[in-house]
Amino acid sequence: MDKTKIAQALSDPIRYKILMMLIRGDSACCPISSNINLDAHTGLCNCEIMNELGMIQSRVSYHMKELVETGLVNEEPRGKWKYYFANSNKIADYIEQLKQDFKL
Amino acid sequence: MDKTKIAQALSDPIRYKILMMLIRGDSACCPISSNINLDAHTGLCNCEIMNELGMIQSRVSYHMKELVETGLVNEEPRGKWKYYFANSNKIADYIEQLKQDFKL
DNA sequence: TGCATATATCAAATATTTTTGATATGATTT
DNA sequence: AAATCATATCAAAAATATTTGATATATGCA
Repeated sequence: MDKTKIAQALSDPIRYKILMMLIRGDSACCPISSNINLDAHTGLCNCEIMNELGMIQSRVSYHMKELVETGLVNEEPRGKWKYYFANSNKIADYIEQLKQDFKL
Repeated sequence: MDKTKIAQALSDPIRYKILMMLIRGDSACCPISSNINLDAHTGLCNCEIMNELGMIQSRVSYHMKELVETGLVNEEPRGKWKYYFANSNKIADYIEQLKQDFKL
């Protein structure tokens, strides 16, 4: 696990907000509007994040890529959308690492 | 507590190394050579960090300032040296915050 | 006081990250 | 197949962070 890479991901306020959105697990906008089955209601797609944070598409894309690369977020394409899920295990691992490193 | 600021501090490999040095609590070089009393042997001064990491003085100064500003490190001037100590409470608080935010 | 040592600060140079707009890719619908 | 929608990628611009060398400040010592 790359500790400093994860810290870097967590250091951007926008990425932190996105992570909080994913943790909250608001129901996604897209499956509703397009009648995809209900279990799609976990995770969020790009457009949801764009709307909520008022960001343009490529900016969201950039940040999601950063998050996915650290493993803090998993992605899953569904139809023409892409869904994102917070990976709690990764964060838990990171916390454990911090505890060890800082002797806590 | 500024979560993203702390993450930012933890995101630089050099600062992370410095924190590890402070946690390890190697005895400082300066008090020994200059016969300051023994309880000075906790914490590290700039020169110790310079030597160990092979960095020039202003660079160390910059990173120490960053660390102190987040509260992850406390400083204490002693004579013409400045000693630095890892602030474990701050890190513990940050970990607690992460746990809460990520529902862990 | 004057000199040496330790650290701080500053401005310029570099490097890295983030944002943007344009365009490309890929899936869905008609 | 063509049009549409969602996302990815790219290159340039903008913003931030880091490094460096020079100089300043502050302390202790001869």
